[in-house]
Amino acid sequence: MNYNPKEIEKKWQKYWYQNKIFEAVEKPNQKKFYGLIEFPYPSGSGLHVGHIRAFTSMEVISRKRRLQGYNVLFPIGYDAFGLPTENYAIKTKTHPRIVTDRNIKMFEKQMKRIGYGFDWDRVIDTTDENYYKWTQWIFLQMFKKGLAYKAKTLVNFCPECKVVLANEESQNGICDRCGSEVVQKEKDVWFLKIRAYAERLLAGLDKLDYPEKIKVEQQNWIGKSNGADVKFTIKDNQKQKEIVVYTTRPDTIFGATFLVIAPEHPIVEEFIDSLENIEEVREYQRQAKLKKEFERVHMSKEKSGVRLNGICAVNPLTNKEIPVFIADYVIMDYGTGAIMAVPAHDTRDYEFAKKYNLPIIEVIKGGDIEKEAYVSKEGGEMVNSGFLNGMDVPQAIEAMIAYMSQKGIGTPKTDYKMKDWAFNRQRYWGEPIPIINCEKCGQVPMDEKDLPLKLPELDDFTPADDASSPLAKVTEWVNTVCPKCGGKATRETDTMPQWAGSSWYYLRYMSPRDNEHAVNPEAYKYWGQVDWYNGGMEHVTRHLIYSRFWNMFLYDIGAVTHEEPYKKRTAQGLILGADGEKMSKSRNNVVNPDDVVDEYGADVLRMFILFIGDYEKSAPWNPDAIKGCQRFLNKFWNLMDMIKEGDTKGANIDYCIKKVDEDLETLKFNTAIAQIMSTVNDIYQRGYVTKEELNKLIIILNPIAPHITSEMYEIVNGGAKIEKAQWPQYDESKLTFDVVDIPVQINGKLRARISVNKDATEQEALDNVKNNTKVLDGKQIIKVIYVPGRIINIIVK
RNA sequence: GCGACCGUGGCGGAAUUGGCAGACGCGCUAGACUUAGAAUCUAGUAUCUCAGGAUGUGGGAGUUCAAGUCUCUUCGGUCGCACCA
Repeated sequence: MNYNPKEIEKKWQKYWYQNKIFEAVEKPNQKKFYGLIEFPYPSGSGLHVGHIRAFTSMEVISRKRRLQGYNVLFPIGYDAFGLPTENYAIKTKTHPRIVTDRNIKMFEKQMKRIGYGFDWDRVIDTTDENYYKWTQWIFLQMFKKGLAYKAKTLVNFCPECKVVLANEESQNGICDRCGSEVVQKEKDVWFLKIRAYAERLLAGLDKLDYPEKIKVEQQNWIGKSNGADVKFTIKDNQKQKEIVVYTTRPDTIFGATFLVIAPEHPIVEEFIDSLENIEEVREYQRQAKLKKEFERVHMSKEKSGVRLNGICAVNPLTNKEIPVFIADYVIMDYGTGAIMAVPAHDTRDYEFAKKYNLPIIEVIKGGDIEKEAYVSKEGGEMVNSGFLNGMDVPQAIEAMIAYMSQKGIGTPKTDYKMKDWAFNRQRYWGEPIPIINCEKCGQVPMDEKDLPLKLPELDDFTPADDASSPLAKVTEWVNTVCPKCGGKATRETDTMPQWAGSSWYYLRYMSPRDNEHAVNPEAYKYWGQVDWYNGGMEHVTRHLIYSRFWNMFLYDIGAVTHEEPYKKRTAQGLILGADGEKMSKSRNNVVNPDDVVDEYGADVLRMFILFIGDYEKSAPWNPDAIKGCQRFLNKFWNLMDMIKEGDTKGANIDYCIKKVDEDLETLKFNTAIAQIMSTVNDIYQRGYVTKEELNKLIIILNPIAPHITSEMYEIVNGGAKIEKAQWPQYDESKLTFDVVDIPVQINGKLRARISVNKDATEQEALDNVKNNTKVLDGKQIIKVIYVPGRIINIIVK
């Protein structure tokens, strides 16, 4: 008998998909498991080995759960709106619909060749009008609750893609998509009030089974800080105005020796006439505006600023007059755009004070302010601080907040780095925003009955140079009537960002064809939360937070009953090219899974991608190492020629089951596979395998290599199908052998080995050493350390 | 700069309540089979060695009967955050 992957794999794929073996049907009496992978963007270049790694983990868990008796939902779909398709459409003058459909077909074909156990009847596509109808519906609900609003702001605009980018899409001033430099532009922008959910998004993390690393990233992204708004007075010769600064260190106010405000802070204009150095101030403002955000951000950069001559501020606690500066290390976007500078206890203020020769007053004892700022928030002792003197920092913070609240000069405030979510793009290939602008009524939501608001047909998808959407050119689509007053009105011409469709797709899988609900309540009641969600680290802030936000919103309006969408999240590492670099077309190191399947078969590919290394770390693709998996599967296949009833000594199947069972649950696929290999090696040593042993091995290997094991199970068991089999149990009492080899150490050095019963007493072990080795001859025993079953260490003289 | 993680053969990587370092696989060496190659199989594969041992998990120190594992220190790498007041 020879193992022929080509034939076997085709046979079983046909069997699985034609018989809908993986169809998920709600069965109220059976325990459910909902496994989710991040649905792919159907790009023209097809499936990548990175996808294989990302998908195969949940594929293995899903197949294992099926064998463990769970009713499994393991769906697949396509996140198909987005720029690459649109850019391709512009270039080739092909409608994005056609491009998308073609790519989806290719992805489906490729994924089926791997043998994935997806439910192919639940496939969703975010660009399908029956899908985006509900994306629009959710947006409308948010609009009605006041969570979607339009505001004029400076936005990050990519002149190349002609599109407004979210902050996260333009980090370091570079467009995420095309790498060109981003410019600032004033525009009307739709926002979703994600900040209103900041606290819940933060608090919710406690209950979730996410790796600590992911929680930390989300916490950083939300960026909570506790502090206070404090009122300072700014004055010139004639007038005085109030300015609010934000600080997390109200305890240090007595040490505030100057004020720093952002160059674009509006108060500058209010005092512009009193400034003695207008020229200098204007020049600094101009420079600051020129600097890109990513330049302003670098701490290594030397501090710079300009004093506003002619005005000063008054410290509300000391009543002393202190100078005011504009400096670009204070940003308008955060807090109030103004700070009180306490050089003795803040590194940045310290640097600035040193450079401009400003007074540094110590208010907390404990550091050496001659050398550097003392920034610790723990302990310390307040000095030079009036009524705070003698307190430690936490006490002082509390006392100062109480004092300021009472005097009306300050109020406690919690701030977040996270901004509201800029929720529109000037592109064609996205969900149209279902809002109508009426001359009389303003922004009017579309009637839900009229959803979906379909994309109009178009020949030219090029965005206009003025940064407006291509949809703006379709006047017959744009011009409409107001749903409220029936008067003349126009549609929103912007579309939603790509993150929209992926923010709720896991819900749609539960009832993908329901025309009455985004998610069918009955289906939701059964499938509920996603039990396990695997995907990339690059999505743990944006996508994961956005979708948690949407789910919380849907929870608030009663559409779902769990506040959190995903119980457990894991993330795979990257697959690098054979050269250790990130796979990319330009480096010419991309591995196409189709080629691997052609040469080795799907089972070998699946097994190798899991065996390649630590699942959560990146690993280079080694084109030679894959042969090891091919050899192993051949060897495994040939076990069928070795079936014989006999003693099961020599190969510990129970231990193997336990190890594989546990390792699969913790994503240690590499060691699970190593254990199966090791056990098979033991069986080859012994020369035969019992049918019972083989069946167990076949079943535990099945999630990883389903084709070969389905075939083997059928052959070994007279035509029986493996999906009816049960995941094997292991016998706790058989995990270790009764007699074990343990090392004998003399003074901590390995000197011999003895064979003893695994729970022999110390005396028995010692006698064994005396009788069977010479290591104690002529030695005087001082101490014996004996760990039964592990080691014996004898200290001698 | 701050935080987290990591550093083990020629390579990918195993090994945690501290208890045989190098599982498993690749590669390599020798042999078998073959006209030859491929495939397969068998044996070997950390280093040094006076063959008794000695050394060895980035470097240095420490705790311990015992350290890849714990502590301190130092060097190198990956990721995240980064003038957030």
